Amino acid sequence: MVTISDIAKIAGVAKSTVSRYLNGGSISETTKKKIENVIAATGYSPNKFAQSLKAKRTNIIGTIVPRLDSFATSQTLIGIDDHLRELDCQMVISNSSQDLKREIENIYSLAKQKVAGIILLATEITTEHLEAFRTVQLPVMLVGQQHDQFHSVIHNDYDAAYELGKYILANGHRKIAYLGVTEKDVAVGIKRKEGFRKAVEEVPGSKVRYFETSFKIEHSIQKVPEILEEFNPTIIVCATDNIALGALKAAHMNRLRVPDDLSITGFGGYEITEITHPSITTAKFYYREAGNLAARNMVKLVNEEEINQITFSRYKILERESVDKLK
Amino acid sequence: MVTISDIAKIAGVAKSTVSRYLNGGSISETTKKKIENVIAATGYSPNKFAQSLKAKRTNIIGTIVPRLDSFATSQTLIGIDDHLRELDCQMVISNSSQDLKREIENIYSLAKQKVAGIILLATEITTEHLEAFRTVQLPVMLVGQQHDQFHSVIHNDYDAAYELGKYILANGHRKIAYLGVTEKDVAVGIKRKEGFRKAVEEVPGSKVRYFETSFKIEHSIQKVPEILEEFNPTIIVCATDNIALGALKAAHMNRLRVPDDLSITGFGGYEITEITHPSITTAKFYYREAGNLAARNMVKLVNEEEINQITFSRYKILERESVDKLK
DNA sequence: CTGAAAGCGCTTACAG
DNA sequence: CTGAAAGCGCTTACAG
Repeated sequence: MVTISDIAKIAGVAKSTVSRYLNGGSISETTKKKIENVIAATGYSPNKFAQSLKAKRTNIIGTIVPRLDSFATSQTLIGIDDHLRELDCQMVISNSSQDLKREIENIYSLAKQKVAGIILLATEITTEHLEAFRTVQLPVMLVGQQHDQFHSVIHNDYDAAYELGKYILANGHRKIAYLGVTEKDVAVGIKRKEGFRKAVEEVPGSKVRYFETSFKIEHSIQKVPEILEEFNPTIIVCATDNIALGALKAAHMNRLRVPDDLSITGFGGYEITEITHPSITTAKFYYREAGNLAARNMVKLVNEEEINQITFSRYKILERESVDKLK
Repeated sequence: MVTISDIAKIAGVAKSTVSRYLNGGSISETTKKKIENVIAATGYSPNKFAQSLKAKRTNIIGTIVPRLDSFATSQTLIGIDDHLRELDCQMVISNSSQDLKREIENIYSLAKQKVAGIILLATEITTEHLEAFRTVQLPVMLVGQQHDQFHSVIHNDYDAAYELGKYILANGHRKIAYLGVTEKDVAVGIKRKEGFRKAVEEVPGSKVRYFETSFKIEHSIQKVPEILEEFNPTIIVCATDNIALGALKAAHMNRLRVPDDLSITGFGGYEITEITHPSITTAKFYYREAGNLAARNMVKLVNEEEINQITFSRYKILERESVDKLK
């Protein structure tokens, strides 16, 4: 392995001069050329460990994800990774497997690895999170959830839900089931529901009932038949695409035609929702873009530049086949 | 930050003694206790950079993936990560975005990061791969593809395809389209086709035609109508679940009932194939287990233990709803 | 079993 | 603009 000493020796300069060259210090044109040539010839690249040990900083950004096997996670990671790669930063992924305790551990563990900052694909911010972030003293960027004490990139859940609500109302639906999730998840459990609620409140005479399930497809498959029996709506507005996928499956299993007998909508814009039969009308979020924004903001944070506390990522209502036009 | 010197001072011993304690050298019971207490009290954890700089080794395993947004990748990563975490090894993920050039770069870039070994979720092994691995001189573990020069964990593509072939034949299908992929991908493009071919060769009087598409769902959606027109089979055996998903979509778009008018099978066992209507009969691979095995073997390789060159991961034929029983 | 010393490959004041 | 020196936090022979 060729080291900075080798380069210095071959180029006939001091190590410190080579280091200055590497880190953009002031250098005469001639020595610059000499060093450049030697580095090119030897294929030298600095030892990251020595750099980090001495300089006490790294260009590693830690990303904590609640789970690895989700469309949203994958896309967001791609967005983060692509941007970081351009800046020669490295991304380290830490998976919590939907375990909040493990998520907290991951914060401390990334701090031990001396990452420059932490991007958290957030679900729920507990007091343990607050404490962990306070003690590690690292720049933090939330994705998907907002919080007073942190910077974040969020999907515009409220507006998306409002617009989706207006869309189904405009299509004549008046007996509506909303199938949501726990309010512990503010973005998915509260914001989407509230945006939707606003839309229905603007249209008198609509009958709406709110139900709750988990994020798991199988739970949605179980829950939907109960809703049908209890309430028999013309449409089920699902808080995520996975829940909508479960609803679609349940409809098929009950020999209901979608959308003729039952309409269904989702949130997310997962690739698969276009492939199902029928394709699912949904509020698409641009996860990859959100990841990009998060990476961009994180780097600014690390460099102590100013950024807005909240950055909104785009959304778009995808009008597809799963909503019946009642008028 | 508390360092090894601090621990040594507080415990009243030399740094080297603390280091020996940390690395399992011989230590008297009394000094061991002293050091233990001080470490517990201070919450000391060794600086990884200093360790790696000095010891010239790390416990980081690099994993190169062809893409982040695939069921197979996610599951395999989870399997690798879970096992590595138990051993206090760290996983670094390097995404190639289905770009072979970037995959090669990732090999060199992981080597620069001084990873202890590289796990490659392989698609195609080119001469550039061979060269890269030769120059970085690191233990290598392939997942999903086999190669003379490397250790690997592979899915039993051949046997799975053979068994799936026998299954559809047993159900009476005799006019069969096989929709495969490029032979550059040995596991998916060749092994699956050959296993299937063996099954049909054992049953005289079956008419089989072989077609080719890409890994992309949309290409499959385009391709399937052509196959239907040209050949009109009773079943399309697809080389991956994504291709099968496209075939299912194409069937729906052409108002064909599955499986009554057309049967479809896949490979992979992606979660979504159970949710579609009808659910898809497929050869399930245990990606997570494969990842586990790969991690286990990788660690052995790093520790210079003996391992088999090829480790087979399990498979299972999932008999579901997409294959018509013709007899 | 234990300690003093050297050194891994860098960066960073400091002096010139 | 350039160089000599100190030191980051560890590990590893070596000597006792």
